[in-house]
Amino acid sequence: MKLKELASHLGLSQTTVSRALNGYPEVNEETRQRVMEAARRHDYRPNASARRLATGRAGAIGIVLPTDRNMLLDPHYIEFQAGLGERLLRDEIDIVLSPTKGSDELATYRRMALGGRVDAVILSSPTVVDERVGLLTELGLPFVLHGRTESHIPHAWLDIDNEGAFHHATKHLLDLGHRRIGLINGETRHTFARDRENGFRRALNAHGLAVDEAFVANGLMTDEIGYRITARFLAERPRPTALLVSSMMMSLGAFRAIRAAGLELGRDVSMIAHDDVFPFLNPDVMVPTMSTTRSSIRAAGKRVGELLMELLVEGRAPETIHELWPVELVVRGSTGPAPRD
Amino acid sequence: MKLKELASHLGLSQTTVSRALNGYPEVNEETRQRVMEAARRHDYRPNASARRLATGRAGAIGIVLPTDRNMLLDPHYIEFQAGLGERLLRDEIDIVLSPTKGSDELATYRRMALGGRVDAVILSSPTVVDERVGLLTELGLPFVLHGRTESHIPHAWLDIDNEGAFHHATKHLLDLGHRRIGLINGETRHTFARDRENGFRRALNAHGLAVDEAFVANGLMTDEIGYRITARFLAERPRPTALLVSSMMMSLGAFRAIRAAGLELGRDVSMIAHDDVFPFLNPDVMVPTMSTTRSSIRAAGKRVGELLMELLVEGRAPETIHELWPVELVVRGSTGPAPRD
DNA sequence: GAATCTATTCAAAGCGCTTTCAATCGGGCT
DNA sequence: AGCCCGATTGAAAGCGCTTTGAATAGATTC
Repeated sequence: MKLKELASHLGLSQTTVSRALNGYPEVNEETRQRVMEAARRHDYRPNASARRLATGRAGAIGIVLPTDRNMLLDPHYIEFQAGLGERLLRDEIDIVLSPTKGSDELATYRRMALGGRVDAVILSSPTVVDERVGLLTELGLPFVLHGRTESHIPHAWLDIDNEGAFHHATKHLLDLGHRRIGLINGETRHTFARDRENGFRRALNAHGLAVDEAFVANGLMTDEIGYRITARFLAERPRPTALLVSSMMMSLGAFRAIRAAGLELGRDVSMIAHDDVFPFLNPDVMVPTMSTTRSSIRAAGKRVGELLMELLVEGRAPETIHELWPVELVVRGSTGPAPRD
Repeated sequence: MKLKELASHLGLSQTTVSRALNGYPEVNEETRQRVMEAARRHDYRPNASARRLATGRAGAIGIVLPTDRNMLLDPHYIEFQAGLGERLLRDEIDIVLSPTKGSDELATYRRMALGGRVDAVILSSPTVVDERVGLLTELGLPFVLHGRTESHIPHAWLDIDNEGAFHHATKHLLDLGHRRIGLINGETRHTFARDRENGFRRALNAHGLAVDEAFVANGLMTDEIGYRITARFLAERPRPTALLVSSMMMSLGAFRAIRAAGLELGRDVSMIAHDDVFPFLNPDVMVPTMSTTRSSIRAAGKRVGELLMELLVEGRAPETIHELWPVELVVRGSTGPAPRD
C-alpha cells in the first residue's frame, strides 16, 4: 500500500493524506480521523527511502563499529547501544551500525556523511587527541561524543568524571591506610584512562606520596590482562596492598591473580573497580562483594540519545552540550584497612 | 556533489556517469576512467536514500534489539554483530538496529518490513516455538535464523549442534566416573537450552542413569544466576560431582560458588561450560583452565552474513539453507575424575 | 551506396514521498 | 452585491538516483 493508493481509496489527494498522517494543522479534524483509520486498516507505512529523499532527513543515527578484535568490542558497546536505543525508539530513529576495519575508520565516517545514510553519529571511546572530531565537524555531520578529547573545536560531549572518580577511590584507599596502590588501567591512548590516572596521581600527590611507576599499568580491559598485570604487581616486593581497576572485566582476572598468589581479597589486598553496570556482572553478589566506582553506561547511552535529538530536532548548538556526570563510590567488601607490614 | 553536477562537470549525461560508476559494461573504458577519477577527486558519494528509492533495495539488514534488561542483551549480541559486520562490510551493507520494547517486538518487525528500511533481517535466540518465522514469511521479508525453532514453514537457519555438544560433554564426564551431574542451563523457552538438555538426558539415559531433576536448573545466563544455582546444587546431599554450564558467564558464578563451598574446581567438582568465544574471557587463562564446548559466535555471525548475501544477491532459496555446526569439546583443567565418595 | 550492426551516449520517466503555490468554498464585512 | 478572509484541499514540482527506450556515429556487410 502506498500513499497514492491510499489517497485514491479515500478520494483525497496525496497532499492531504500526507499532511493528515504527519500531523499538519491545516487538515480538517474529521478528515484526519478518516485518513488515520484507513491507514491503520490497510497497514500503511510510508516508504522510508522515499520519505528520506523528500525530507533530506535520514531518520537514523550512525555508529561506526570497528570489527577488529582488540577494539572496544565488548559489553560496554552493547549496553551503551541498549540505552541509546531505548531513547531513540520513541522517535522511531534507527541505529545504523557501519562495520569497519580499524584502519578504514575515518573513511567510514566520511562515507556515512556523504552518503546521507544518517543524520548524526555517536563517537565512542575517544582517544586523547581524536581526529574524528575534526573530520566530522568539517563534514558537517552532527555528533555527540561519549567521553572527551582534547580539541579546540567546539562540540557536544557527555562524559563521566573519571578523574574525580579515581581521585575519590584513591583517597578512600589512602584513608584506609594503604600506601602502595596499584593502578590497572585501560589503554593509555584513551582519554578516560588518562583521566583516571590523573585522578589517581593527584590523590597520591596530595597525600605527599610519590607514584611508584611499577604499579601503574595499562592494557586491554579483559579478564586476561587483568590477571597478568595483577600477577606482576603481586610479585613485586613490597607488593601493593590495594588495586584500582578500570573495569569489572579486568577485576575478574585481578581477583584470580590475588587468589592464585594465596592472598585474600578485602584483607590482604583491597580492590576498587570501575563498574559500568552490566546486567550480567553484579558486584553485589560477588564474594566478597566488590567495591566500585559506579556509573551506568546504559544510562549514558540513553542520555546521549536525548542530546542527539535536541541537537537534531530542536537545533540546539553543539557547544552548549557538555555534560560531566559525577561517579559514585560504592564501598563494599573488597576494600578494607591496609594490612600491617 | 551530486550526480547531476558531476555529470555536467564531465560534459556527460547522468545516465552514463551512473553506469560508469556502477560498473555497467556498455560504457567506454576511457570514459569510465574519467568518471571514476572525477568522482574520486570530488569525493562523490551517491545519496543512499535516492539510490534506495530508485533500486528498491535498502542496502541494509535489520536486527531487532530488545532493550529490556533481561533479554539477550549481553556479550553474545555484540560478538555476533561483529562477525556479521565483518562480512557485510565487503558489500557496504549496513546493519540497522531497531530498538524495541519486549512486547512490541513483532510490531517492530512489521514496521521494518513495510517501511522498506531493510532488505532482510537476522533472527537471534529463537524460542522453541517462535512466531517471528511465521510473521516474516507472511510479510515476505527474507531472514536467516541464528538458532532453530520448530516450524513447518521452510526457512533459512544456521545453528550449532547444541544437543550433540552437551551429549558429548556429558558422556565425557560419565567416562570420568561422574554419576551425579548438574545442568545449569539458559531459559527453557530458548531452543538451544532445550537442545542442550536433550543431549544431557540422552547421554545419561544411554548410560542407564536417571536424571535427578533437582540437578537441572534454568535461568538467565548471568554470573549471578550461575552462582545461585550452583550454591543450591552444592547444598544437596549427596551433591553433584560435576556441572554442565550453558555459558561462560554463568560459569564465573558457578566457580565462585564452588570455592565458597570450600571445594576445589577440577578435583572436588568438575565443570564444563559452553564457550561462545569472547575476546575478553579466555578459558585458557583461567585458574584452573576451563573445559568447554566451544563454538565461536562471531564466526557464526560472519557466516550468517554470508548466507544472507546468498539469499539476497544470488537468490538462493531459503529452504536450502540449513547449517548445523559441530561443536568441539576442549578438555582443560576444570574436569577431572570423579572423587570417591 | 544502402542496409545492418555495434558501441556508446542521452533524454526522460519513474521510485514514493513532502511541500510550495494555487484554487475553492462559505461566511463576514462594507 | 461585491470583496476579503480563514479553512481546507489539490496539482504539480521536486528530492537524487536508476533504468528504459531512443538516438547517434562509425564500422561492417552485401
